[in-house]
Amino acid sequence: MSEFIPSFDELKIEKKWQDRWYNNKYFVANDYSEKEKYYSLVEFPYPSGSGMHIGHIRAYLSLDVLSRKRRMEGKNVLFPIGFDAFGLPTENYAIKNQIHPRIVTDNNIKVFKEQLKAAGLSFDFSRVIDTTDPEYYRWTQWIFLKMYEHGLVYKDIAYVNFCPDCKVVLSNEESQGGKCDRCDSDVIQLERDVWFLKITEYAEKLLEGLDELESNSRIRAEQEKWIGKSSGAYINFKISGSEKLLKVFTTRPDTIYGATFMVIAPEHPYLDMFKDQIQNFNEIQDYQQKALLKSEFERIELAKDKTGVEIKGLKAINPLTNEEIPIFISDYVMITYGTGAIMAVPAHDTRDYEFAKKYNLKIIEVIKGGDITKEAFTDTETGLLVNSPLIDGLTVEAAKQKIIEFLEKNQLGELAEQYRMKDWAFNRQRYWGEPIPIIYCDKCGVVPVPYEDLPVTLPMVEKFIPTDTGESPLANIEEFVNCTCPKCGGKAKRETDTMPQWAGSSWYFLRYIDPLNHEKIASKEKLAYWGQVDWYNGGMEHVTRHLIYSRFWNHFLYDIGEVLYKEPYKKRTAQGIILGSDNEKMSKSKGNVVNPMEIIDEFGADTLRTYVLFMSDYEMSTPWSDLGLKGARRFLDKIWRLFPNVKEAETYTPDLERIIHETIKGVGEDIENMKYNTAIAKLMTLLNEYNKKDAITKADYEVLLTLLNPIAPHVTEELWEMLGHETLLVYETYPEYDEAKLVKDEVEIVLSVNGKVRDKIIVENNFDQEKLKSLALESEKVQNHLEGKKVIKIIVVPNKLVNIVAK
RNA sequence: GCCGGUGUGGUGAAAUUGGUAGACACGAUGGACUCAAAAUCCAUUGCCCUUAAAAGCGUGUCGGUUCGAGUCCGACCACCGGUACCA
Repeated sequence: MSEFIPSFDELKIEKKWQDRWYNNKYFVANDYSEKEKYYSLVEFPYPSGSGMHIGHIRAYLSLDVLSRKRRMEGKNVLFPIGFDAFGLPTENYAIKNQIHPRIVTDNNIKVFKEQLKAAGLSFDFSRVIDTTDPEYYRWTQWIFLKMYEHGLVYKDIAYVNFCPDCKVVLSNEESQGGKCDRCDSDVIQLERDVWFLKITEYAEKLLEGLDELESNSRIRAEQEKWIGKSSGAYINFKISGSEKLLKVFTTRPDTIYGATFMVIAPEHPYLDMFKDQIQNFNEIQDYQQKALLKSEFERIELAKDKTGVEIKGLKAINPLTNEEIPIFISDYVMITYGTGAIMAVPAHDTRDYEFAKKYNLKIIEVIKGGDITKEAFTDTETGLLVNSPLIDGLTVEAAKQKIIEFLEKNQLGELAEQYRMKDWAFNRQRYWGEPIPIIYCDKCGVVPVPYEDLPVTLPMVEKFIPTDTGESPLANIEEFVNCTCPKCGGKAKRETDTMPQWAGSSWYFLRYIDPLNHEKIASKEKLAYWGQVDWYNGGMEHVTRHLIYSRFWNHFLYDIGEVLYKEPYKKRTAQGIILGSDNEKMSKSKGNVVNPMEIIDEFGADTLRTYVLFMSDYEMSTPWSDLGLKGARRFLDKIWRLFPNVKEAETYTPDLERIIHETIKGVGEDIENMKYNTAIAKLMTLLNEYNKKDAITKADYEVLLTLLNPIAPHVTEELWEMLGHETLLVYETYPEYDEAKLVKDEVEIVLSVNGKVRDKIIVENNFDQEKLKSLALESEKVQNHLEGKKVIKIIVVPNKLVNIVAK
């Protein structure tokens, strides 16, 4: 980076104002203030050892600017911060370096707090929470027990995603694509004892609640997809020579006349149930074995090549055609979705089509419109039903309804809904997490820890190394494991698994409202005062996991009367990623990582803030540029150097006044719409206007400083003081614009011929339209382009343009 | 495959309801200041032709609607993100 001569001493200035803000608690929110409340929330960081990342800066800046603007607008702003400090990296670091995770975490939090302050972020540091603090996780455990009490927690033996490297059970969301979220190794399926939270019970509420959450289409679409609702029907197929019914779920009951075979998942219980009837049971078992060995990843990778085995000796009966049809097992049907069995309609489903082609099965067209000799016809909009006596000639939509009616009347099936979302696997075999507050007693069985015994604290011990058995390290700690049963007083053992990382972050936004409460999550009075989070900003990567989990917990707490709103957040936004200057994602291995603290040391926090906000649209990903950063500094330098030009002399001009009011309006609107880049551009334009003059008034300069203050708070505060103010800019009144001052006396009118600009003229505002037409025709440049042509019509857009249509 | 987004100068990017494409910034070039450099200030800067003026061409591609399209419609291409035998 090339050297430059600073026009102001950023380190001195920034330190001075940070000390003043934080020591005098300028950003502390007041409970029950007379002022109107505003709650802005950013996702709290995981305090990693490497400190703050440039991404944190971008994520927090948006609502820092907004919160600072809100304070100037007279709002009582709650803009809190905390630390989501449980998690594997800390545990791994602690194991590697033989330091207790408590010490590691405390150190990291200390560093983070200093860095957040060095960036001038206006957080309320009096409400800092730490998810690893027993006073915090007591309530995480409390919510877990409440869920247990309300039947939303259950233990089951289940196939779970297991990471063999981390030795940890993962949720579906943590193992997307068959890879471990953390270490990227292939996830395998293991049978394990698992604690589940019944999030599926809230599927519909979480889906409906999306209507109340203001967000962009992407944020909404990802949540909808993740919940994954689909409507259709359960249909019961008879099994030949048996009383048993084979139940399937389908979204296309209209295609039932085309169901020419059935497919069940390799794990389907009927295989065992009917093993005496199945003639090729050995072959089936072989297939089951192979399917089990395949990782989820392989199952997807090999998706193109469908495999399966016909179950000989077992036939199903199509309830509408009464024909006997074969049953196959295949791993393209999942035991975890629907009923683990499908009716296959090869003519109208691509997967069934592939399977039918491979095994030479009957394909019956029941919807006209495609060419089923070539491919499955899956369109539901255009085709009409054929070969389906009951519903011939109907549209797909009408046929669905009629078939479901028929099925229900004849007790062959029913309307049904399915969700892709599964219950939340909630235990991890780790030390550094919230202990699950459950006790196992030989006499009484599973006993929840009584509420008054919370928190169940993590023992401070030397050894916190994973066991070879894949059990939690807590299992080795006898003084933790052994306890007395709260029911019978006999000997008992504690659950040694801990909660997943997502637990603590599922309700933290509530704790900020009342962080020191010993009786409750938060008092009703304070919850009532602060209400919902008005604006929540965070990473796109948390839109499917954290956002849904936290909405789920909040819905639950609402249902049991602990909180006052169903939906925790009114509005959710997400920032774009800052890429390395090579346009690649920042990573240590690529050597393109930008360290925000180095930037602050060299250029100052104001420069970093201004650049990060100016670099591009806030929601887009953008490459970092050192040169762009210098440009931001140059802008602040120019503002600093403008100071000597501030004179008491009158320099008022109506034109400048209009530009000032335009800027006030534009900057304000831009900030509300997260268009920080154009807000700063408008401030630059205003600065350039000021620079054209030999002198500017104090009042005009103050407008610029006030508008810029939320973005570059330190240097503007310093200049404000230099102007002779004794109070801080932080709580100065935000400027307002005067609508009347926006009106121009004169406007530029574009004259075009056939849509092409040929000339420009200046006329007074609201100039007569007819006169404008004749003025346009008089223009020499316009006439040049009208030569040999006939004017057909003239279009006038008031105060904007005249377009002459000529042939 | 499906869902969402993006595609505009040398670069990052702007552009209300369709109404002057390229605001603002970076870089570059020329000049001023300086012994010189940095910093600063001034000027130019979409492409093409040109001494200049004036034309012409320009928002991923092809078509359409319109007096007028970066913006609306249709078909496609490329890239990014998400998701994936979900029946």
